[in-house]
Amino acid sequence: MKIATWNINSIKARMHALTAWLESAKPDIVCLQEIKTVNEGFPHMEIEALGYNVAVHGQKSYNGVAILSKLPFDEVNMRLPGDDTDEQARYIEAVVSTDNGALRVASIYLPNGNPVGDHGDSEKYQYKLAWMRRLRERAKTLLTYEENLVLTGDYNVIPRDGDTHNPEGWRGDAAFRPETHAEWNALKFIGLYDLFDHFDGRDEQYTFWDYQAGAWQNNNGIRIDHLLCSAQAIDKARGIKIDRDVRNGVKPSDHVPVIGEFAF
DNA sequence: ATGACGCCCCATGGGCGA
Repeated sequence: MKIATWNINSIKARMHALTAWLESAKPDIVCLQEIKTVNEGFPHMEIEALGYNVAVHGQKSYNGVAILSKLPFDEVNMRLPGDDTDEQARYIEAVVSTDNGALRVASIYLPNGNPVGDHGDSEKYQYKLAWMRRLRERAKTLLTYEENLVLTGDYNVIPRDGDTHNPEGWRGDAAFRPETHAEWNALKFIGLYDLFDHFDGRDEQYTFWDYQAGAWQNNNGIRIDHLLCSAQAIDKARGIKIDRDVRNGVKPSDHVPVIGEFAF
């Protein structure tokens, strides 16, 4: 089974690229981020016509996440627990049944967090850190279920120097600050396995290139789209692929798909 | 130091992204 994550930067602007990619890559489950539409604006019919069930947590103009699945959903949960005042659509979770038991997948659009403010005390950066703590609490709960669990999406976290073309240029950024790395490590320490580290781990394997200043042509990228797995899921994992060529397409997203292969 | 690019919207420029 192929489980993919892709920040598509608007579902409406990216339908041509999405449908072409679904037909060529043939993923079984796709976690989308930044769909940038309310649920009513999501192209349900076109996606369902390609053989996918659709679960959407939309929002007007910004954010928005969705899960596409060839298998029917047994359960869908939206919103990350821990802050009832949080209106941003950044989390959706779904359960499907496989021959190897329940599989739970979450599509995550972790807050960017910039600008961080003079001492990392901006509202946006504190929201990011709080959101990461909430994600860790949710993940702790989910791990007690002992299921095949894949938490994937745009984490807006650059794990290491080798995950950016220009480490010094990113040092103070919300994706690269020590507090962010501490939360990232804390999330993994509860018992989640990074699929990229498990099978690849090389430097310069980017998943995002800015639209500006020839970032793609200069390979000035960062790796911020990740798949984190429970022990049960990593045991059945078979590989990971960053679908880099998608960035060469017509009107591409600034992110490319990342695909995990599993023996579910 | 800034802007560059692309997306959104009760638009025609400002907010946001990373």
